Amino acid sequence: MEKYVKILKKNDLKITSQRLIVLQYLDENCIHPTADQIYSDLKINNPSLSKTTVYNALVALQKHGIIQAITISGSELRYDIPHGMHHHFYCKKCGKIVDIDISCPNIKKMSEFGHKVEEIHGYIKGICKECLKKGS
Amino acid sequence: MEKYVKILKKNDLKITSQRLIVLQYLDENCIHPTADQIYSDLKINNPSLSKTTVYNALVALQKHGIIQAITISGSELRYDIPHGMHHHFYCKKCGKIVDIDISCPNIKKMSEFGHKVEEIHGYIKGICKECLKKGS
DNA sequence: TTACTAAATTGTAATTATTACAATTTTACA
DNA sequence: TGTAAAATTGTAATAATTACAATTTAGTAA
Repeated sequence: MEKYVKILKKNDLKITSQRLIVLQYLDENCIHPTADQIYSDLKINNPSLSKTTVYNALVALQKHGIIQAITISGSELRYDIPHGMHHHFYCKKCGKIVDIDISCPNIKKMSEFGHKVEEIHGYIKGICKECLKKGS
Repeated sequence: MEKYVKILKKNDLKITSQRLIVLQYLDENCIHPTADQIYSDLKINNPSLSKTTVYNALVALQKHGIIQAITISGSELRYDIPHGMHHHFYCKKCGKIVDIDISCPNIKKMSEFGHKVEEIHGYIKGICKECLKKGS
């Protein structure tokens, strides 16, 4: 837990137990969860937790680049801790998101268009290996 | 307009005036509009148009790959007609989406992960040239 | 052209993720 | 330990999208 305290401190964020457990949850569960999933899972051991707090914590962590929001599904935001450039695959059938470890060779080119680049997302959509196996 | 009739026919979609105007709108307005923008703009000259119809038309066109939904903003879907692989830049300040003409050299690699790849999206977020000029 | 069937359109109501807000509690610091 | 600013909480509001039932229309075959 000290690990997460350090991260918050480094980013001048106030240390609260709620931010710590949200951060820990994302660090230990690389399932690219929704805000609601995070809330439901944490609520079990933290009955006083509010869903708004989860949203607030996610916004605060995002502002400082500690976590990132993934917009791949189109209907809900999914969150993860970005460790190194990678892409995301979204299964249209089961909704799962999996990391695709490819880095983008275009990154340097992006700034040549005159816009200030802050985030780069590589999204791939289709049917995942496991759903393919199960058949339709 | 005959152009759009052909597209619908080729895809075994029933020809309706509503689908035609939605398709024409997207073809002539490369602004990556929301469903609501499309609806509002078309409503002016087509007072009987319903918003649900716009949604239905978009779903039908999307199913056949005639148009694509862009999930870059995270809060709403934006639509465009994909002509050739390109990426999208989203301005966090003004909400504008602009095409970035880069093709992704990773495309071949994507299928090596065992998933069935149906769509690839390259999203870049930041502040656009014009908003940078205006300053904060 | 006419009649028929399946599909599309329409308007309204429901759903769902997210945000706004005011009251209360807590953190960080003097 | 006291205090001010910030965070948490619960509820209410918002906004995009979907569900649904009634009506209309497109496509086809007689």
